[in-house]
Amino acid sequence: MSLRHALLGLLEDQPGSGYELTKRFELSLANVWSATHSQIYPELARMADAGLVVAGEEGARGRKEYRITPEGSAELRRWLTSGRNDRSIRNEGLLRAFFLWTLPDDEIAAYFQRERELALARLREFDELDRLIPWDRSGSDLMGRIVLEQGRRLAKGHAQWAAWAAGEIAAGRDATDLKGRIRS
Amino acid sequence: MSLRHALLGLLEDQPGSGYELTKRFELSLANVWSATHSQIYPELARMADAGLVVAGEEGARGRKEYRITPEGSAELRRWLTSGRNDRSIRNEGLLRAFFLWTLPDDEIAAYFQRERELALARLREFDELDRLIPWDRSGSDLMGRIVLEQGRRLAKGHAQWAAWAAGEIAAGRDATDLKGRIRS
DNA sequence: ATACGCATGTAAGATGTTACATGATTAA
DNA sequence: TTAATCATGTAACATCTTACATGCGTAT
Repeated sequence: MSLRHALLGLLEDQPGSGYELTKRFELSLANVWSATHSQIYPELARMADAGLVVAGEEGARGRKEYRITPEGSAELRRWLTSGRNDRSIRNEGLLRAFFLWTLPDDEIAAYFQRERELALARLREFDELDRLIPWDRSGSDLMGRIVLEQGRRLAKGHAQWAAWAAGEIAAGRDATDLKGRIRS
Repeated sequence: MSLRHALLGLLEDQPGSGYELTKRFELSLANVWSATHSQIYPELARMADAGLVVAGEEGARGRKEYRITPEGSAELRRWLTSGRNDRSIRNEGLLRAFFLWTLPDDEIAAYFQRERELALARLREFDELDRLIPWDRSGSDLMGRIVLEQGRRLAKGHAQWAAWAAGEIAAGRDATDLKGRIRS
C-alpha cells in the first residue's frame, strides 16, 4: 500500500487537497512514484475513514484540504522503520535484455546503443533538475538531494552498463553464434 | 502486458507447461520479474486464444505443454524492438528515502547503514549465482550473464550510495537541524 | 463570451495477490 | 502408506489505467 504512504509523506510536509497532491506527484515525486487523481481521490477518502487524515471544511470549488493526523504520522513512521522492502521485483528493462538473444546481434548492439543514449539523456535531466530546484537547508530538501543523487548514479551506471554490454556482444560475435545451438 | 512477453520469451527458448514456466520464473527470472501460477495459467489460456502459443496434447496428470507459434515469436520481436520502456515509475526504496526526513537523524543513519548491508548481501548472492550457474556459450547465456552483471552493478552502486548518504546525514547533522523550520 | 486552469469525482477493465481447492505420481 | 512434488485451476480482493463526466473561477 505504498500510495497510502506516499500520501502520508506528502501531507506530513504540509496539508493539501487531492488536486494539489496530484500535482506534487507530478513534480516532486515524478522520478520516484507515479499516481493519478483517479487513484488519489478515493484513497484519501479511505484514509479519512481510517483516521489517518482529516478533511477541513470545503473551500472554493468544493476544495477539500486534508491534514495528517497523529495516527497518520505514526503509520508513516511505522512504514519507514519497518524495514521490509517487499515490492515484488519487476524490471521491464532487464526483462527485455534477458530475451534479447532472440534478435540478430546487430539489433542487440543497436538496442544497447539506444539504452545508453536514453540513460545519458536522463542523467542530463537530473543535472538540470538539480540546477533548477531552489534547495534550502531543510531536512526534506537534504533528502530530496540524496534521492536525486541516486537518480543520477543510476542513470550513469545504466549508461556504462549498456556500453559494456554492447562491447560484450561485439566480442561474442566473433567467438560465438549468438543464436547458436551450441548448448552443452 | 509484460507477463505475456516474459512467457513468450521463456517459450522461445523451449516449450513448457504452466507449472514448469512458474518454476522458470522462480529460478532464472527471480531477480528480474515475478509471477505466480495463478497469473500464469489464465494468461497462457488467453495467449492460446490469441494464437500466440499452442497447447500440445495432455500428458501425465493433465500436463499441457505450450509451444510458441510464429505469431508469438513475431509479437516477442515486436515488443523487443518497439523501443518504448513505458512502465510507470515506482521505486519503493527511493520513496522511503524521500520521506526519511520525518525521522530523527540517528534513525536515518541506521536506515542507510542497513540499506548498505542489504545491498552488499545482494551483491554476494549475485556473485554466488554467477559461480553456480553452468554458463554455456549460447546467446541466451551471454544475455543472462549481461543481466546478472547489471544486478551486480546495481547492488554495488546501491551500497555506495547508502554509505555516501549516511555521510551526508552526519555532515548535515552539525550544520542543520534536519527537522528544522529553517525553510527560506 | 470563452477558454484555461482549478477541482472533484465515477466506471470499466486490466493486472496482481492471496487463499482456497483438487487430485495424480513417485520415492522412502 | 504417507509425504513430497507434480500439476492445474478458481475466487475474492486489492490495485492501477484510461476514459468519461461535471462544474466553478478568473483572466482575456
